[in-house]
Amino acid sequence: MGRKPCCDKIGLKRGPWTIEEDHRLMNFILNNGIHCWRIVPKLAGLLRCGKSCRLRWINYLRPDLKRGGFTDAEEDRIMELHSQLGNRWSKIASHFSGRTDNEIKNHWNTKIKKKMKHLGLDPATHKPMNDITHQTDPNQDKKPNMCSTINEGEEIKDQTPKDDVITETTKTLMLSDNDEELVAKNCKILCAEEVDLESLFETQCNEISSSSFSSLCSNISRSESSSYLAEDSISLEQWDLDMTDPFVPWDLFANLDDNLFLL
DNA sequence: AATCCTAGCAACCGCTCTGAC
DNA sequence: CGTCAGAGCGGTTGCTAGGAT
Repeated sequence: MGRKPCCDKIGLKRGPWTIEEDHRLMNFILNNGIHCWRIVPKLAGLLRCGKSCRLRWINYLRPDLKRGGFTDAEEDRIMELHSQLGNRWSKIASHFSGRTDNEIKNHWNTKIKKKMKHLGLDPATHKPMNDITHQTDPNQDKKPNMCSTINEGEEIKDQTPKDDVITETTKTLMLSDNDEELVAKNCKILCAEEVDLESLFETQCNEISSSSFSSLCSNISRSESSSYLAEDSISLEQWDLDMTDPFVPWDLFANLDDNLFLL
């Protein structure tokens, strides 16, 4: 018989998330928490599979995420951890607050690998490129610390300047201590221009009222909003989450008619 | 100005592993 | 022990911005 698929792909949406979808998912999770990803999209009114919702939340919507470029120190730490842990990105990510495994993996593949090659190191083994005797399976878990593989005093030529390391794009919005604790310290906001999100969603999300959350979003970063660039016609500044929505205990969901989940 | 190319990144796929039941 | 669901992973795709031509 086999396992049921995590989602019925028929009728489910794929591709980039819209502002409204993000809004719905974030609003639902902040109000109700996470219990079972499979029914989250149904209860939140999303035409997405649970796995997609989980990924979106973990990689993009979590209030504690730290956005922006990696600092030199972070890159060095990633290299150090990778030399010890290999491609176990979640383990590596656990050493960073506000960084996701996907984010680190992408950064590794696009930036750090090149950086290491410039430094004359094999990204897979963390050993000097010309040391072919050490070129082993990149997926091997146990890798010696790169520091031990470089001869003491050895000078690595062709060190590229680190001007390609983006630091100024880190535009994490730091909220004041007076702001709503539930939403976030260190909350990332996605947009730049002012907009009345309440009116944006009022036809579809009448249950969502203006909220204290929106007051948190006065200063906005645009740099991380690439997902929404196609929707520039809808300039957005506020995530209008309703933190006053009554908490819905998950126990209640268990008692709901199964037909609800077939919506 | 238009087109092409490339880098970066969000998102997805398919799979394994793990723990709960 | 089998099933299920979530977590995690490696690999890949597709879109976009920006630089090169």
